Amino acid sequence: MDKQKADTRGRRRHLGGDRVTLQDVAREAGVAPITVSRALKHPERVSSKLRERIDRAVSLLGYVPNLIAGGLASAETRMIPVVVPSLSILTFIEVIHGIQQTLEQSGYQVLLGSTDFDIDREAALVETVLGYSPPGIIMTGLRHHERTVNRLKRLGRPVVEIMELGASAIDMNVGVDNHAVGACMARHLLAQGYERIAFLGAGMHRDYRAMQRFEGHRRVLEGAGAECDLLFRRDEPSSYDMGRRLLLEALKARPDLQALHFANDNLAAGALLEANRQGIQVPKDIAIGGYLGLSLGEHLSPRLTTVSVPLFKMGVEAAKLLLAKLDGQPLPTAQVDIGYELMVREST
Amino acid sequence: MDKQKADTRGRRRHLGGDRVTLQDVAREAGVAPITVSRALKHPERVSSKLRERIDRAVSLLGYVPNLIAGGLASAETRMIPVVVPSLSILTFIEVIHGIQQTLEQSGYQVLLGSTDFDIDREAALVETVLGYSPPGIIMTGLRHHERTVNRLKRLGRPVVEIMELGASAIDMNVGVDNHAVGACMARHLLAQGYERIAFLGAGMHRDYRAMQRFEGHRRVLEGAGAECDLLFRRDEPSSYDMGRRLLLEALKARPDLQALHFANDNLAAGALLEANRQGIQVPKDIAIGGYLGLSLGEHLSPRLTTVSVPLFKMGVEAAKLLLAKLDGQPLPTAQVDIGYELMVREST
DNA sequence: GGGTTTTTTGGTAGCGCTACCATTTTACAA
DNA sequence: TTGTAAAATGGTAGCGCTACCAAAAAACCC
Repeated sequence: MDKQKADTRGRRRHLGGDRVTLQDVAREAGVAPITVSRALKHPERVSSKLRERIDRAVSLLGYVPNLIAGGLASAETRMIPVVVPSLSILTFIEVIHGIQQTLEQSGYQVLLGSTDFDIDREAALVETVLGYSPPGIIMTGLRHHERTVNRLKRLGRPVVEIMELGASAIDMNVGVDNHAVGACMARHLLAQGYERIAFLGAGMHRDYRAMQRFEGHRRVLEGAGAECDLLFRRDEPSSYDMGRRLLLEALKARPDLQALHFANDNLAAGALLEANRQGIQVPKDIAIGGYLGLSLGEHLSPRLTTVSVPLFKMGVEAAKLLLAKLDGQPLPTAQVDIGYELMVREST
Repeated sequence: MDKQKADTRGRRRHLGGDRVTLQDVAREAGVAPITVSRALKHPERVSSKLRERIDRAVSLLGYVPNLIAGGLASAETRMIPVVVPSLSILTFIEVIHGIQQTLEQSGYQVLLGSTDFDIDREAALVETVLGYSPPGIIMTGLRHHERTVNRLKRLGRPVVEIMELGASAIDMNVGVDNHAVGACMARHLLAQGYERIAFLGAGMHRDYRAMQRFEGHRRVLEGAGAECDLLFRRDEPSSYDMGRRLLLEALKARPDLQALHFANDNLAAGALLEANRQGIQVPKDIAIGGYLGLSLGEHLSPRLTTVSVPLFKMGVEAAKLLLAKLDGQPLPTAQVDIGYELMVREST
């Protein structure tokens, strides 16, 4: 009776009930557990004879490492938290895709977290995911709760901040100069001869990066002596429908507008489609410019002029930077400007 | 010297160097470590006096639980792996969004994995993520490697398979009847009076669910005595551009076609936009139907007829089912048909 | 050959937490 | 009061793995 108890205690209550452990493999191969551990993590440090014997035992028993146990012992797992504001915005999805693909190739997993643009939720989320002892972390943006910044600075592990560029990065930084992007489109619109230009956005008090683009836009217009209109919805997120409504509102409020600079391609596409529907000629009646470089833009009529940002690549670069640092490689730079490209098409 | 060694051993090499542990909190609060653990995980099992004292110690020291250690001890973490074929397909993104939002509300994290539609990679991925002792797992589809199926069946933890519906589910199942969806659109097209109808898809040998929709489509057409064309690209993924090319090819190969049933809205939208561009009248010259219910469809001219599937809701339901089972709640059903809705708009 | 270095293997001792059971304290009925 | 049940707290013993050092074996040198 007592024996039975002792048997069921510990083991058996655990995953799968009869999970094979490193211990079992060691017994099967006739070596010490630590040698099995080494054979799996640093095969080059084990003689080929033993390595073979161990490999055979592993596949014979169907051993699968318990990464949690390994993570506790080594104080490091192979999960990289990726903290983004939202999963409903295509922008972040693209970046996550790039990150995920790159990390998975190197045997890391993405632990996904979203903050809904809330700095307090971000703080809580970071605390939580750091509880998993990740070897590094990828964050969105440069503005965080002070507590979060301190926590990450003291972490002593690679931190990559993506999407925007700035001097205040915690560790590494991959992004785009939003200010320059906004200025770029504004300059283009001016160069095309448009004078009465409005900037249209949505949810901009949450996504301050759109506001940065507006700032870039504003400076250019003011520098050129043009007046600068801003029309945006505070709380509602960007969508095709929002673009549609913003177009209609803008035209109603200021029928003399010549060009609309949208905060992103979703809005711009929605506006363009509505213009098609209403028989509004683009760019003759009104020009439309966007930001992102969504593939949809190329398929609209007229094709959408936009400032394209390589979001996927941004994710890849962020992940690569992280991996390089984990590898102990000397980093050429801790900051990568992923760049942007003005795609002049037909809508302006 | 020896003392110093003993000090730096163990501790200090770990995360943050001077991480506060449950031990420290216990000392500060003057209770046993186990009591602190209880106060945090099951507050109701601790007297309010101690609970308060412990809470104070926690925030005084800034204690953050090491979830890896907890996970090892309890053989269960709070990460739910979500395994999808691809992150570049909007369909899965929507579902992931629903899952993530629901799980995060209950304090679970999403561990993201993608298989690129490869059953072997899926198998390897599942092994890996199970190494993190997750309390459950969400998988895409019902077709897996035999090894994977066995592994998940023996897991003894909730498994939810999403996207499609079937009798062979490992545990729980939330999805849509692809066969019925395909049949639904086919019936609609026939009812509208179209007789020469083609089904157009891309990457269908990978995403066999599109093939299931085609099967549903085919049965209906054959039942009605209509002939059934299928045009698809094996390897390339769906995109607006692919839709465009499929439209052009179809019209070239069979100029007498009256209606095109696309495997998804991305293709359908690409085709519709190209039709706009070419001056092809939809639905007069050719009718176009899609599948998914992307919001873009509503903004096209003509508005896209589609079979809409509540993808976000599918994610939410899958997560809820999982959470309910983890909660030990008796489940009304292990299978949820999330349903679909034919949105008859202008393109047919 | 002995001595040195280098490589390979193993023993020990945790990582920080929670399951399990035992013990103590409190609540409550008789 | 006394006894019993219920609630609250603590001690012990791991979870399965890896870091650290020590020991053993192999390779190398003169």
